[in-house]
Amino acid sequence: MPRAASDVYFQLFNEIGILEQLSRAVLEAKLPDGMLSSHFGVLNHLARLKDGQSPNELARAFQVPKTTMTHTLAGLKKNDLVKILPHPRDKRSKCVWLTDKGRRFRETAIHSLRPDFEKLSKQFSPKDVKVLLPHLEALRIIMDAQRDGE
Amino acid sequence: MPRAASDVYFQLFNEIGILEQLSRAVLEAKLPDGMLSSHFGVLNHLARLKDGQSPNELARAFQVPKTTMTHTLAGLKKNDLVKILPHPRDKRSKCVWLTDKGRRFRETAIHSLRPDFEKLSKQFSPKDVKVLLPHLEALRIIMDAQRDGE
DNA sequence: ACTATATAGTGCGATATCGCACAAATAGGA
DNA sequence: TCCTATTTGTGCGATATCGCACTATATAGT
Repeated sequence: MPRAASDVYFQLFNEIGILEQLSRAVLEAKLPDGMLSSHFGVLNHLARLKDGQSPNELARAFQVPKTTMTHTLAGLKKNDLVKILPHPRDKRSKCVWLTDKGRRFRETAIHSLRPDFEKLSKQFSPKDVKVLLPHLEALRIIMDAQRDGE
Repeated sequence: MPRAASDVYFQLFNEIGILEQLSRAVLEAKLPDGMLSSHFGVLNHLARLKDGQSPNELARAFQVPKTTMTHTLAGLKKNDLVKILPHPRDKRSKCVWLTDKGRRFRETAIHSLRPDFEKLSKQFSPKDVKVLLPHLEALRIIMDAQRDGE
C-alpha cells in the first residue's frame, strides 16, 4: 500500500477521533453529576439494540475490559438505571436489563441535546448528515466484522 | 427542530463514537507497553500542527482538564518523547516541544498501522475514504468553531 | 503604582479504567 | 464419566482521568 493511501486512512481516523472528543464533551455537559458518557453509552446500547445482554457481551461491544464493564454496571445499578439478574441457564453469567428509570433517563438525555443539534444544524444541515451517515455506517459495519473475524 | 432531525444527529454521533472505539483499539494494539492513545494523540497533534504549544493550549485542544494534560505530558517527558521548556515571556507558562525520539516514535506508530489499513482497504477503498473525509473535516471545523464561539 | 481579576500549572483526593489472577461453571474430548 | 480447556464475572493493585483548591504570574481598571 502506497504511503499516500495509508495517510488518508490515518487522516480519516484522526478526524473521527477529534469529532468524538467534541461530541463527547457536548454530551457530558448535559449529563447529571456523577454520570459519564460510559454510563450513557451502555444505556443507549441496551435501548437501541436489546437489553438482557450479559456483561461480557457489553464489554466486547464497547471494546473494553470485562473489569471495566463490571465497574460501569455497578454504577448504573446503584442508580437503579439497570437491573442485573442471573442468567436462566448459564449460572456463570448474568443478564443486564434496563429499568423504566433507565429508559426515561436515556430519553431525557437525548432530548436535552436537541438545542445543541439545533445550533449545529444552522451550519451542518440534516441533509448533510444524511449524506454522511450511510458511509459511516458502512465503515463501522466493515470494521466491526473484521474485528470479530480474528 | 422536529424529532426526526434530532435523531439523525444523534445517530451520527453514535456512529462516530463507535468508530472511535474501534479505531482506538486498533491503534493501542500497536503501541508499546505503557503507551496510551492519549500519549500518541499529543505527539500527533504537536507533529501535525506545530510544537511549542503550552500545556494549557493542548488541554483545550483535547477537551481535557489541565491536570490530565499535566499528567500525560509528565509521562511523555519521562520517556524523552517531548521536552518542556519555560515560556520565554510568560513565566507562568511552558512550551512543549517534540524531541527527535518523539517524532520518530510517531512515524513508527503510523507506519505500524499500515497492515491494518491494507486489510481495511479491501472492503473500504481509499476512494471511499476520499469521499468521506471532506464531509468529516467540514463538520469538525464547524463544531470546533462553535465550541470556541461560546 | 495599586488593587482586583484572570490565567497557567500543579498537588491532592476521588473515581474510572486497565491488566493480572482467580473461582465457579461450562464445554469438549477421551 | 473424567479430565482438560474455555468462559464468565470479579477482587486487587496500578495507572489515567477528573474536580477542587492553591501558588505564582500576568492583565486590567483606577
